[in-house]
Amino acid sequence: MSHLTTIAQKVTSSSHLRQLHAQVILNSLHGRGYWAALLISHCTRLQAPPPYARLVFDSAHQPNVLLFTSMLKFYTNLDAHGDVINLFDEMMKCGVKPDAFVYPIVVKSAGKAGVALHGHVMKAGHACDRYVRNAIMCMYAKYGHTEVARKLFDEMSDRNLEDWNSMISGYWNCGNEIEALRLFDSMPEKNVITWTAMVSGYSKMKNLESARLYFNRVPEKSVVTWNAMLSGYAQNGFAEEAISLFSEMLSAGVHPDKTTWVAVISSCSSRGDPCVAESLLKLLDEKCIRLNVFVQTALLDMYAKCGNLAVARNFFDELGVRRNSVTWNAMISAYTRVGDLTTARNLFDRMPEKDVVSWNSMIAGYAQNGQSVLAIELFKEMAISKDSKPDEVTMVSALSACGHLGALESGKWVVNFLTRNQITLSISGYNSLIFMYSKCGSMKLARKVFQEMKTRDVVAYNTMITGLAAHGLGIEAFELVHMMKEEGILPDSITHNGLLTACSHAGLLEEGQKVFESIRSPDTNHYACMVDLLGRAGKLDEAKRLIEKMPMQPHAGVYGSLLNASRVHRRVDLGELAANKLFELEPENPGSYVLLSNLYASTGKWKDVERIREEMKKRGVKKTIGWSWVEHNGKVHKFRVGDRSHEQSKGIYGVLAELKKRMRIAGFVDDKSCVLRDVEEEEKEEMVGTHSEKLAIAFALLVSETGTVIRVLKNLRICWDCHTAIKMISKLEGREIIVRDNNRFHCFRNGLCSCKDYW
DNA sequence: TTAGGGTTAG
Repeated sequence: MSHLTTIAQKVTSSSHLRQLHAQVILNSLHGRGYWAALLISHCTRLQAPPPYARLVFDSAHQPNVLLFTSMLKFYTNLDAHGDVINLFDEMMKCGVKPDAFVYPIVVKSAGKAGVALHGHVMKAGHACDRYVRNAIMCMYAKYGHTEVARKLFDEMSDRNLEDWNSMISGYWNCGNEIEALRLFDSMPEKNVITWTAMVSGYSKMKNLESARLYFNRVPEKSVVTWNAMLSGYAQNGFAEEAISLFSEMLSAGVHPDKTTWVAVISSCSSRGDPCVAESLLKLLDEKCIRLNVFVQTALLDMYAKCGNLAVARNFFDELGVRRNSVTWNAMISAYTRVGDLTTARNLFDRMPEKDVVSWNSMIAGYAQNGQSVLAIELFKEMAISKDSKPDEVTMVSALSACGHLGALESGKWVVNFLTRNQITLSISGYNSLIFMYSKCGSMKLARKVFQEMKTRDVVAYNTMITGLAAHGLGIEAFELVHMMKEEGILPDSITHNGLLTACSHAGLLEEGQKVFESIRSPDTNHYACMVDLLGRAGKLDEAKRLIEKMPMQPHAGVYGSLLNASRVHRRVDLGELAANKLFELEPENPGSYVLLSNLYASTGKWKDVERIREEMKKRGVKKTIGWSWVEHNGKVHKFRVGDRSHEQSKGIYGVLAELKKRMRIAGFVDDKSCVLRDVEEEEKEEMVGTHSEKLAIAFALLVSETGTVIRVLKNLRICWDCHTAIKMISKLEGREIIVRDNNRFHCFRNGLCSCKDYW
């Protein structure tokens, strides 16, 4: 008994429960099951902690059907469906026969597995009970067996309003609008529940207009009707409509309940403004209303999205054992949103039951924070795991990661996976396919996907146009803009950005200027593109004048373009001007120092190169050691400065030495040139050079066969010497080489490069 | 004890 007392003290907090506890002790002494059952229903009402209710349950020496039923209800009330099923098993083992009260509870909790219970119910002779019958029918309807449900429905001789309503919801569940509507129209009588089912049905189909029409027609709306409409707006991204409907609801004198709060809070999250929710919270606090897990999770999410991670974490910690998978997922996403992948992963690994959203949140977290390799690795782990099956959302992240890496073979693996598993794609799924292919240098496949799409949105066009631009296919990009206008889709700022990039990459100066003039109010990115275009065309003074005319403060990208152009055209004066602005805007960014230093190097100003080096040291700016990636046979190989960890290291350095030799013979490299020099250990932290990409290129040359296309991936700002080296190889060995330099593709063939303007 | 509304990922 002292053991019992200790646990009870731990789990009880209210005085009600302490009173209950006294009764438990009393009654357990006598083993009276009836009293225990009554106490458990008190626990249900008071939302007592599960261990406490279980304690009461265990205190009865001879559990009967009544006791089991009350305990089952307790678990149902907490949505603890696993516990319901376990208790049912326990019940069977004890030899206690379930009755017509037990089956509806268990069937509901069993989910899909409830199908197995149907036979059980028949055998027990409860199939005709109206509650059991309805539960079985709901179960079939809910899990996609609408035909079976309908058969049961038709066989009923005394079907009642509840059965009609269940059948309608069943049709909405599988998106069968026609049958739902037919049933609705043929009903002998309707109640508010029938109407509400129609409102939520249309909301589920994302048809908010029809939902609203039905909502307006509901004769006597209940709070649930209002909630159905509110949630419809909230879940489909109509936050403003939700908030305004909420005020209508208050004016109509309807009392909001917890579901209402949830819809309102989640609308606040998407608006990024906790204001409305906070005033609600104050109200709830004054009335001492206890929040449930839904409200608390919605609040957690809201604070995370409005930038208050500490408050969000507080909600998470306070929820304790009441956390469900949604709570965990919301917290994981909160961390990935701010880039704290370690904490996110920690939670992900710790969470008791991961669902598809948990995996998707973590994979998307990696993909969106530049950890593409980890994203793909986790996706592959998910593909073989048993607890969740990847869906379209998973695919979007995985494809995006492959695209960012430029890993075509991995991308094709993902595509293969999605066809094998028959995952259907929506427009955004197709868009990510286009993104992946175009980022991986295969415009042919990107085009194919684009042409296969039945409906295209502005994102599809923009992805395609940006891809074409990166490949220097300017004319085709213009053709697409023409096509989208014909389809009635208006170009937006991203479209214009893509077009300007296309002009810049294809050297279409006049066309670019026309595009720029056609933009009603150009943004900073448009200016950056234009500076780039002018700069590449050698019109550096014009570029400078354009910057001076800008109506807004130029961002780093604008000066970056100018600096880059100055380096290409060896204009030290403008390069210094741009670099000085960049040192102000981004003092920590080593890139500007490196670019300026390269400019000095290219004009033979070695003293200035040295000066910049000293300056970096003085200001504590360190060149971040970058990684370069090359994909070969579906595996991504990583390289960094001075790297000798790769298994083919010997061969790689052999290729490098060979390149150096050939270039020297051809007169491309003198002893001062640092570019193809092997990197010494102590030089790793130094600024000059792009050594990791050289290793990557050497590896690619090593593994590719003569005549094949090789791809060197990710974040390459290939330097002049590398460029020359690849040109040379493409001529000497007759290879076609495609290199992705940041977001641009360079195709080397027979000693020439596709983007002549650049060099 | 049955039917309608709830939080998370792109």
